[in-house]
Amino acid sequence: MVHFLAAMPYRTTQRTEARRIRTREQLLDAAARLMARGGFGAASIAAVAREAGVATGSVYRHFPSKAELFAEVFRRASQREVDAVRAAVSRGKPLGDRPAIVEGPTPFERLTAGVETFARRALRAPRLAYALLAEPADPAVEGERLLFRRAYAESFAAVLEEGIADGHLPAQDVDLTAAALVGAIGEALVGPLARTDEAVSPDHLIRALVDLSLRAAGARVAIAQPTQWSFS
Amino acid sequence: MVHFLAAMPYRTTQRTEARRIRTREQLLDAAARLMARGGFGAASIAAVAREAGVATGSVYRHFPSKAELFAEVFRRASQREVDAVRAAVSRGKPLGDRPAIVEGPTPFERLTAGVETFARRALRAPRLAYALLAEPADPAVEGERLLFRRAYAESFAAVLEEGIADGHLPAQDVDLTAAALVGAIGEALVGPLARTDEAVSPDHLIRALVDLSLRAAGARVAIAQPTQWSFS
DNA sequence: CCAAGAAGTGAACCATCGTTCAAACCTTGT
DNA sequence: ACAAGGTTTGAACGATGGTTCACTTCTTGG
Repeated sequence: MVHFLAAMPYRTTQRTEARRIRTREQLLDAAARLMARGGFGAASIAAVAREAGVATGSVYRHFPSKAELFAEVFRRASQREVDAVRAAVSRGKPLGDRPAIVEGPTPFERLTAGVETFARRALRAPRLAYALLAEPADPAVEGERLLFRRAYAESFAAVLEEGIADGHLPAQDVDLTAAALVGAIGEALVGPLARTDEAVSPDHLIRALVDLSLRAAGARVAIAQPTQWSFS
Repeated sequence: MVHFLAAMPYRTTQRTEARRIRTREQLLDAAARLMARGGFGAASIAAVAREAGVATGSVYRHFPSKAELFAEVFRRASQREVDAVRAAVSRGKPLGDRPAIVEGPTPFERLTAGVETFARRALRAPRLAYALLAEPADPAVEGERLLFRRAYAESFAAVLEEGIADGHLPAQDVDLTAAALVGAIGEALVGPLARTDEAVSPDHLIRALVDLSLRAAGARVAIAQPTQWSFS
């Protein structure tokens, strides 16, 4: 009835859809690779297209704009980081020979694990960490960055609240402390004041950051294994 | 002997030099005004020239490039902030009824005054604080920013060292703590996680930041006036 | 093989801005 | 008044880089 001229010769099929997705993934991979290597500065549309082996115009078959493309790249990369920190925070880092399985990790252990994971991963991939935490970018990307930093802060805030509730930590503005921790760690690792070039061992940095974070949270006891502080 | 054709009719005089300097100052002022209002984004050469009441080309009679112009703008603006914090740190904020004049301020008082001054000034001029601390800018400006943040960090580091020497603070990596404090305060005030829009009073923020900083430094006693913490 | 529609191509387009420049205008000492 | 500079002007230039588009190539069902 409807088919006056019986002709409907093309329809997107599974095979074409698969190919479409594959190209899209290649673009995202190429962009992520460029970002992890040289940051957003080195990641022009032309460069992404070249890296992915397509023409510049083709990028726009898969993403409406550069901003959207990199927002998704950012989202994926940051998700991995957030997941790692979240997992570490809920797992905790056993600090003594206490059977952690029985009672679950203490707030100290959880905060320690979170900070340590945050820092260790950032130090392992500094250029990526800089891109995620600090490098100037498009507003759309900045929006993703806000979510990213917020996710970190929320992980920390949850631990802080627990610690306050059970008396391990003093009352405080947990959101502020959480934000401050993210800022402090970010600054120390990838900010303008980061000491990366010098002969500062990653282990020392991480240890010092964990200690600092525990102090900032108000932990009264230094739990890190053999960090003998001379308190006052 | 030297004057074949006696003619040397123009020489820059004091009057012209004064006018020159005046225009230069007007340009710096105009640029600073734009920066404090809308950040670097709103501060194109054309806008600066318009604000100063000259033609765009004239800017280049006084500054070799936009980068140099804004590097100087940044330097001047940041110098005021650094001076204020330095003064506060060396003065200290009297925290009890102890006669501070006699023995000089304690490390706690000095750190408190520094953090409080940093924070109060930033909250008073948020757009400027953002431009100075965080807004993406030209590499030349970033260079100035590094010095700016370093100056803050050095003020903090000096206090920390003193506190460690006289036993008020635990041994620690003072440069790291100092950098972390700058990062933490910056993040809390103007970073992505800053809570400016909400109904968070500046006084609360500042108080919480001071408390946090003292804790991060390892101060065991909360000295801020009536902040009754329930320690564990 | 064919028509219809999607995907790919890359050169051209365009918008933004910092920067330059030739012409007009000022300032100065004779 | 005049010549020798300096200063001002604002339109034009140039570089960068995201985005578009006319055209070609591919895929699909008949």
